[in-house]
Amino acid sequence: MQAKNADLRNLDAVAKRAGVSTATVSRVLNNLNMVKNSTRARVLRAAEELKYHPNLHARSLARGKSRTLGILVSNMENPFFFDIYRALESAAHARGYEVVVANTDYSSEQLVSSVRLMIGWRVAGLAAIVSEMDSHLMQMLTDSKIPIVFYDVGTPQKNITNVRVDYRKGMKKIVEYLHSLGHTRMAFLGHHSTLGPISERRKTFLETVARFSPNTEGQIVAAADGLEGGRQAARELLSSGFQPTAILCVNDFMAVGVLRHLRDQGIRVPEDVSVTGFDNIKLAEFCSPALTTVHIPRERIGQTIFGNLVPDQASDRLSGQEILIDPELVVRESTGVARQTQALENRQLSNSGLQPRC
Amino acid sequence: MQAKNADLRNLDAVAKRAGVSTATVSRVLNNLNMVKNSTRARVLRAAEELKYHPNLHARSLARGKSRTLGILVSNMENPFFFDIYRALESAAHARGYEVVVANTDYSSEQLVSSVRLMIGWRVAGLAAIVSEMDSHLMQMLTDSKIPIVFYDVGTPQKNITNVRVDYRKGMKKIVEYLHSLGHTRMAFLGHHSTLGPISERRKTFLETVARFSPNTEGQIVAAADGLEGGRQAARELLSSGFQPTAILCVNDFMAVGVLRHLRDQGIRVPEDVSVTGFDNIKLAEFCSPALTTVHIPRERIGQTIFGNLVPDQASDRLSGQEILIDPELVVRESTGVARQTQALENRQLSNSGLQPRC
DNA sequence: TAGTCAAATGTAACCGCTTACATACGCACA
DNA sequence: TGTGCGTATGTAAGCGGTTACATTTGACTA
Repeated sequence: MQAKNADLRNLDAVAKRAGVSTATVSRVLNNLNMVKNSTRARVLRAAEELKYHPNLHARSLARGKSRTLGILVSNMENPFFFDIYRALESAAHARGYEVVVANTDYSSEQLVSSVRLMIGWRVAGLAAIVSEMDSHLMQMLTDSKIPIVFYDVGTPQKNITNVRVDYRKGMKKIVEYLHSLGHTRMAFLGHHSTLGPISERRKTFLETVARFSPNTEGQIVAAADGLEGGRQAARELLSSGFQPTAILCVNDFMAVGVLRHLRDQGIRVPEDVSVTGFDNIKLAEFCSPALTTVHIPRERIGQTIFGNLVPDQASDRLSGQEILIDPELVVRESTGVARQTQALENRQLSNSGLQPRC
Repeated sequence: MQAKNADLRNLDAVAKRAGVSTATVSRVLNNLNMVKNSTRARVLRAAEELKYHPNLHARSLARGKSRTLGILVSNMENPFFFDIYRALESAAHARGYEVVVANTDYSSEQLVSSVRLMIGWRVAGLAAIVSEMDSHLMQMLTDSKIPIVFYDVGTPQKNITNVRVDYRKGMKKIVEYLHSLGHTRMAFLGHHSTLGPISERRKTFLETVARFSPNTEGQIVAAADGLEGGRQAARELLSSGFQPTAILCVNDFMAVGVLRHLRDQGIRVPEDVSVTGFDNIKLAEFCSPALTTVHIPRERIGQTIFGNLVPDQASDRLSGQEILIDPELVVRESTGVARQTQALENRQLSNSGLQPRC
């Protein structure tokens, strides 16, 4: 009478109604052979009639292992991360795995509690598409013995696979491309961060620009993340005295914010200044002007993560390895031949180091 | 030796190490009183040393109830849905509930299997932020006896709470606003759908336009969803002979696609034609020109869903009710005073029913 | 007709936790 | 010293499945 779930039937109920034992029901439900067809039909009908749904907790508990993968994402709102998540999920579903995802919102506390949750759920594997990760958490993860694949966490760890994008290569391509268009004053807008993916872009920017020195100058502008951050950083940059021929943004969102500010100021892109993004999110194609950016193959990343999370018959599994994925340059409308800095001369005449033209 | 999870400790292990019974350990871990402080400390230390993490499956199974909510979302990539999800999640966390989310990708099959999963996990409640929902599934859900709150599913159901946005009101506001700016030829771009939220906007559009008849004409254009859908629909509309003074889109994404096409064609917004969106996603503020649209309070929606999903001491819980939420008009740059149709005359001279000016 | 063996099904232990109930403990009181 | 009682802890029965192992069934052989 006071059954906790008076409303949900269990194996016993099905077994009784079909006139068999729970073992047989279980066999039917798990598609094991060794069950007579007539029995199978009877059981299936009973389950159907009782609207039976197996209790997945009980199942996991009994099996002692699950086919559920955990995914940690810093920011699901970021279409870039989302695409990886989606690819990973499809790959998982295709192989009969379920997926639970936790959005950590860049919060360290949320991340910790999400990890606790995942461990508590005894997920079969964990994909970490997160940027914040301290050593204490790392310890917790390795202790848990759960297979883990990190996306883009800089420091390679023992026994943990790391899928990374070769951002250096991407950033190098952008700078070289802009250089070939005659750009000589490039600004890099990025959030102030020591995180691998970010600082790698920044460092490579500086290195590559340095290679073209002294004809080419580089400048770093710290910026908050997102559209608003880009807008704000553009404002700062333009009033800083550095007159860029090209503005390189650490990601597409920021670039769109920059475009917005430039438009507000009546500065034309790419005629007056070129702008580039990074990541190639969908928005990059639809903003105006469409953004020149670096495409990062999210689909492949997702699949690669899955492939390295789940043991496979004859897969490319490389445990404890670092796997590098190559990005590629996508040229659209927001970049063009450099026109020195004359477009900005109206705004910045005070700077005498440059000769206005036209 | 052949323990299934030789690597993960269980209550027994902790109990042994602390020299107590599993019951006591459980009491400590669940913060029950009736435990001597010295014992508590001993248990806690043992758990810590063993790096113990409770098995949540076992816990749910034993407790017979969970504090986990399931969220079904048609498309997490849609920032609009995402915002609702996020608000719902915060509300849940704030009250000690966990959340699992399933992205159904508008696929009916995915939805079914996600629902199965949720039922299997015995979630304490289910929030359905989905557009596809057939009667068979509905049956399955009501049979499961799980408390459910739907977002925006048109048909009110017995015993199921329905949180809805009053789209009529929003759409009416837009049309009236445009009418007050002198617009006389309005086109509505929306995907062809009988779904409540969509068809409601479409119908209200027609009704409201009809109120201003015969001075004002309305036109419906079917369109695929998303940016590309908007782009394509704009193309169709412009070559259809109907020369709109204003283009009303069923959502912001579509509107941004429209803006893109108009820009490509050299048609100015709002000088030549006004464009409106719906939803007020973040992008609406940052596209150019910034989009006039209807703001829908996602945060409140998320909170409301939670409030109606979880039994509360003295809450506003209204089971089986329909709760209406009011949207509001946000005027930005993409709308302006109507200038008849002269902007399009270059493209559409063939249509003799109109007198070109200027 | 009994014997053999594979196929079909049943029995019951176990997964790791919670919790009702039983028990042990200590202490005040008569 | 025995009694009673509140507090702290232990015992063991579930929760709803899975699965090793035991048992039954039945077709086929000798």
